[in-house]
Amino acid sequence: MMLGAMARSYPQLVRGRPRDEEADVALVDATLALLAEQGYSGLRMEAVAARAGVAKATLYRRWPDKVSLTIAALSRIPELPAVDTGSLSGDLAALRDAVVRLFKTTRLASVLPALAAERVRRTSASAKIDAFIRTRYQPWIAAIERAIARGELPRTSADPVLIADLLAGVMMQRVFFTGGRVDDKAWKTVVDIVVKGLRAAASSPGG
Amino acid sequence: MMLGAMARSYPQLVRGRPRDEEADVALVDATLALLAEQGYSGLRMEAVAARAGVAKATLYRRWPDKVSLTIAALSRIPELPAVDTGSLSGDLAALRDAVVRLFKTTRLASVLPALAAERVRRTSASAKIDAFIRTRYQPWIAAIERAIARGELPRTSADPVLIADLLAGVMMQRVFFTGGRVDDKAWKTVVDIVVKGLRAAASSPGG
Amino acid sequence: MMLGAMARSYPQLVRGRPRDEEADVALVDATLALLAEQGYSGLRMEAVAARAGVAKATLYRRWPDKVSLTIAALSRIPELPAVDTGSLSGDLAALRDAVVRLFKTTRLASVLPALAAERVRRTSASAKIDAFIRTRYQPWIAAIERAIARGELPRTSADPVLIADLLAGVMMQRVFFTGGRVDDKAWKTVVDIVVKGLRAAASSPGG
Amino acid sequence: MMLGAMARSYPQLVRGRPRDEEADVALVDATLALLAEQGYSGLRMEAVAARAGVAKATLYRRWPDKVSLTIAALSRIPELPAVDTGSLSGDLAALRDAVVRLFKTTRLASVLPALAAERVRRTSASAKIDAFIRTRYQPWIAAIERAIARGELPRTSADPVLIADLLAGVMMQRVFFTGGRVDDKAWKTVVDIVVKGLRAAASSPGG
DNA sequence: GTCTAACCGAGACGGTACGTCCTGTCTTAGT
DNA sequence: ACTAAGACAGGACGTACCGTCTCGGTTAGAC
Repeated sequence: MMLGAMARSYPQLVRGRPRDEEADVALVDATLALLAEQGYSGLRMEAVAARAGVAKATLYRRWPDKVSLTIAALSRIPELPAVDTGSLSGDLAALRDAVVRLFKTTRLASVLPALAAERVRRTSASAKIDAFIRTRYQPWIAAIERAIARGELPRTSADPVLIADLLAGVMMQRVFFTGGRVDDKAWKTVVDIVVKGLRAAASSPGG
Repeated sequence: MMLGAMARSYPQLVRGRPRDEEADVALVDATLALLAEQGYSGLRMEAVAARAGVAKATLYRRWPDKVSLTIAALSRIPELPAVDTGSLSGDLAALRDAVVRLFKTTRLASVLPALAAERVRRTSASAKIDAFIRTRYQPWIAAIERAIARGELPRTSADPVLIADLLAGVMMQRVFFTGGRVDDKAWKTVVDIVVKGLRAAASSPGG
Repeated sequence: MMLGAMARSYPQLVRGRPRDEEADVALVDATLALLAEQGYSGLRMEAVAARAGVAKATLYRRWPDKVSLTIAALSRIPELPAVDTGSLSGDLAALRDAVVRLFKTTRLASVLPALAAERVRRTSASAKIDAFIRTRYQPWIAAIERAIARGELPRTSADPVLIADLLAGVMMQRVFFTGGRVDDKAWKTVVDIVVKGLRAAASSPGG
Repeated sequence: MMLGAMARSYPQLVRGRPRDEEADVALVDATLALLAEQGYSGLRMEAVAARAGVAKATLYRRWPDKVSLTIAALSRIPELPAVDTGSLSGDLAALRDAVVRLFKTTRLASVLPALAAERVRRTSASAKIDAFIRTRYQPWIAAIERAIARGELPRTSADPVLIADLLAGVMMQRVFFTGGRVDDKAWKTVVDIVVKGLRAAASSPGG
């Protein structure tokens, strides 16, 4: 059969015993579980390997440090809903709900600021953190861009990323720093302010 | 001599050798220096004591853990300018400048998210972190309240804390997570959106 | 009392918490026990620390490597009998008995060749091994010197160390390499050959 | 061609790909080189395979442990000269020279005591070590037996093995333990003492 | 000409020990 | 009751080898 012949014509490029893919899964699962239990600063490489039933070397062969491992584990969490609900307020409500639910049902809320701290330190892992955050942040930006395309937000408006930062920022500020709640009422207020502000700014630019 | 007599008239309440107050200063200075150099996760209690030229026990006698020590060190950084520049945009520009300058000239930007991570973990230190952040965040809230008092922002407007979170949040989001710059132009845009949004929301409440 | 005053006038020269002398004893005892059980190549630093009920750092603080630790442990074994039995044959019988008994009742026989192997490698530990062997070998040389002093061996005889090497050598050769027994009869024969050989060589030098 | 025909007439008894005989040579050579460089305790199976350009499994398929491998490597060293020089002193001088030269030009001197240590531990490898030493020790015993046959040593003399142990023993003692030199003068003295001692003991038995 | 069996290099695997580092506590002598 | 100094138990770090295994691929005799 064609596929068989094709597969045979692309032989294994790396030699030697292939890596055990079950180990990957077990390690990532163990990491995620331990992150949820102990938070990032309580994550121990030895504990990860032990819980995964894997030798330490097998762990280090895959991820050289805690940051890489953590990002691999977080990547298993399903992305934020990228679905188009048809309206900006609907999209933003969905995004808020997803974030709030994740942080309410797990202790993963401590992981993101921990990674942010590492990112700021400008270590070798900074780039990986950057890339991860960029990927996961995409749904927020996409929601804004859809709103502009729909005409919900003025076309002459500010940078979509800045608008996303304004909306996501208030949530992060409350969740991570001040501890304020981001309930439905507060979120509606925020969205209202930002949408009306953008429209007003578009019709009378400048201060 | 007067001072001697005064000292003698207020005798030490606790017996034994009094604590060396120079040690406090040396420890806090060492902590701040090491935080700036290595970030929070690179801060070592041993290194702090060594750089301060102080025994480890002396350090632990004053601060029981890394969080307390870090907060004590951060408390040496002058507060954000609480001065009233006379206008909201002036106040906010001053606040932004102070934060951006601090994070540009030192590597202290990694400390706040690190503390946030500890805070979320709900350790015994959470309360201290909460209190510290609340104190340091006050100037932002005060600026909003002054603007409302001045009439720059509508009196029927949203919770001043929420407005402050919106403004500070976009900055934190960019500095800590997405890495976007918070330059003068972006800041002006943000302030413009928020102010106009608040006014519009006040005149036509609801969505 | 004089001694008390004297002690007080020589204050502790090293500062800080003094080393726990019980740990020294526990470590050396554990080492000796493990050497007897597992031999030199089976000796594990972790096992020593664990059996002594001591942290690994405490072990490494005292002895930087396995060789040093082993020598410290062997030094706890009482020296060979240095007593003067009054005759060369008596002295040599006593020395033989002591060595044979030690190697029959323990498995320490593997330790000396292991150290010899390290000695030959000319590592940093070679000097320590040299010094240990020299000390422990002294009774053999002393026995020869006493015999010369007594007139049992000719005064014009060969180097006492060479004679000792001849006698001890045949024992080591059998115990460590060829596996031959060094029983009373063989030992008497050896001593007889060496003594008579020395006397004959003294009376008619050269080949 | 003859050889081909001969090979064909003795077909392989086992099926499958035959072992690569070059690998044997490369492994043994690599082992010997590494033993000379690092000594027995510094010998690493991985290093042997790597230097031989061979997979680890190929090494383990041939020799199950370090002792077997080491013995195989040592077996490549030419045996001690078994030639009959016509006199005992000549034979012994030749034997001494061969041993001293080997240990001066290589660091193989550490290997024999290391094997001795393993032998004493009575592991599964003890028998192999015993056999190797016995084979290699044969020339010493043969030299003594030739001397007895020649009449150089008394026919009623002690066990030839014991005499050989006496002579070889003093050398091993010095080389491995006390570090004394075995130069020409010392060796002549030793041989003189032993020969004269044997003759004297034969003419007047007992102490 | 397959088929089967044992080999081959490469390198991942579970496991164990290494020697170092740091934490938070404790024990000295001395202030 | 404090101080500096530094030892202590405990525990995690990241690395190095061990001996085994699992791949794809090779090389022979047997069928």
